[in-house]
Amino acid sequence: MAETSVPQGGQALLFLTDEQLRKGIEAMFFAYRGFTADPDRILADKAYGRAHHRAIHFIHRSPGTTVNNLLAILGVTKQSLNRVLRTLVEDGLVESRVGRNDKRERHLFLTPEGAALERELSDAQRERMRMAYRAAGPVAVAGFRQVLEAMMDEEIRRQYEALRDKSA
Amino acid sequence: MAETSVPQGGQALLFLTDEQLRKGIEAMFFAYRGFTADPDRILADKAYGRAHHRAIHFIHRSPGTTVNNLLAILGVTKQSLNRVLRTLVEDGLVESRVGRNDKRERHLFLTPEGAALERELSDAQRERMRMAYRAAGPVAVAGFRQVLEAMMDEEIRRQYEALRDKSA
DNA sequence: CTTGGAATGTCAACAAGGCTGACGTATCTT
DNA sequence: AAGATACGTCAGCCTTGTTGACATTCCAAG
Repeated sequence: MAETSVPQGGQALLFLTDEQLRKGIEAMFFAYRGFTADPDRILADKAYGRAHHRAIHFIHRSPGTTVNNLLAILGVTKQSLNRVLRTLVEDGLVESRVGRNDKRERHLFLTPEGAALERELSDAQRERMRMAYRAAGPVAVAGFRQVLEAMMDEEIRRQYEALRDKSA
Repeated sequence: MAETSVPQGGQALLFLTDEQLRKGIEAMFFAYRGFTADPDRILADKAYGRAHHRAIHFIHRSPGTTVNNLLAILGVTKQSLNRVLRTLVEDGLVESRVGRNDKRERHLFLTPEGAALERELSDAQRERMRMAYRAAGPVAVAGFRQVLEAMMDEEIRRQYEALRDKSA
C-alpha cells in the first residue's frame, strides 16, 4: 500500500504510517504469546490444550449454551469441537443435558471439577491481564479495548458485544 | 483470585475488576481472529500457512537474520522452523546464504518472489490494522500499544523492543 | 593440532487441532 | 408425510507443533 500514510486533511496522521502499523502488528503477535502462555503451561500437564480451554471458558461464560452456539463463537467445525467436548464430558468436566423444549439440542454445563479447572486457568490468565492493565492505567486500557474491537470481523464483533455485557 | 479487585488505596480501580479483565480477555481472543483472518485467506490458496507468514515477515524485517535468531523470535523448535524454511527455499521465496564470518550460520533473505508475497500479506494485515487505528484514534492506539507491551513475557518484550525501533 | 561445543540440518515418530465429506438418528416444523 | 435442523460419529487429510537421535561443519580454546 502507501509507503507512508499521507492524510487527506493535510494533518500528519503519524500513528497511521506503515511503520507504526508494523509495530502494532508485531506487538499483537508477541502479546498474544504472553496472553496464552500461562494457561498453556497449566494445560500441558493435564493432557488438554488450548481448544479445551476455549470450550471451558465459554461454557463457563454462558452455562447451558448449546453446541451450535459454541460452534459459532469458537469458529470451528462441529467435528473439531466434538472431539474436545467428548473428552471433557468423558472426564467429567462438562455435563451435556438434552434440551427441554427442543430435545435435539444439548445444553452444556461445567461440573464442579470443570468449574475448578476453569477457575485455575482464568485466574492465571486474569492475573497477567491485571498486571498489564495496572501497568498501563485506565486510559490505556480503554484505548486497548477500542482498538481490539475495531480489529474484529463484523460478525464476530456482534457475538462479542452480545457476550460483553452479560455477567458470568 | 479475588471476586472483584478491591483496591489498596480506597480508590475504586474499576478497570481492574474480574469482570473488566474478562472482557479484555475475550476481546483479545476475538481480535486475534480478525488479526490473522486476512493473511490466512490469502495463504489458503497457496499451500502455505501461518507459520510461513511469520517466517517471511521476520526475514523481511531483518534481512540476513540467522536461523537461530529466527528461532528465538518465533519461539518454535528448529525442526518446526526448518520444515517451513525448507519449503520456502525450495519454492524460491527465501534465499539461505552461508555466513561470511561464521560459516555455520545461514543468513536468510527474501527473493523478489518472497518479497512480493510478503507485501501481499502485510498489505492485507496492515489494512485491517489501519482501519482499526483510524476508528479508534491516536490516543486509543497509544493505550493499545502500552497494554500489549505490558502483556508480553519479559524475554519476548526485550526482543520486541530490539525490533521495535529498527526500520525495515 | 586436537578437541569440545555451537550452529545447523535431517530423519523418524508422534500429537493437537484444524479441515472435508459422508452418514445416521432424533426431533422439530411445515 | 416430508424436509430441515441439531447433533454425533467415522474416516481421512493437513499444518504445525513436539521429542529424540544423529551427522556435519566449523570456531575457538587448550
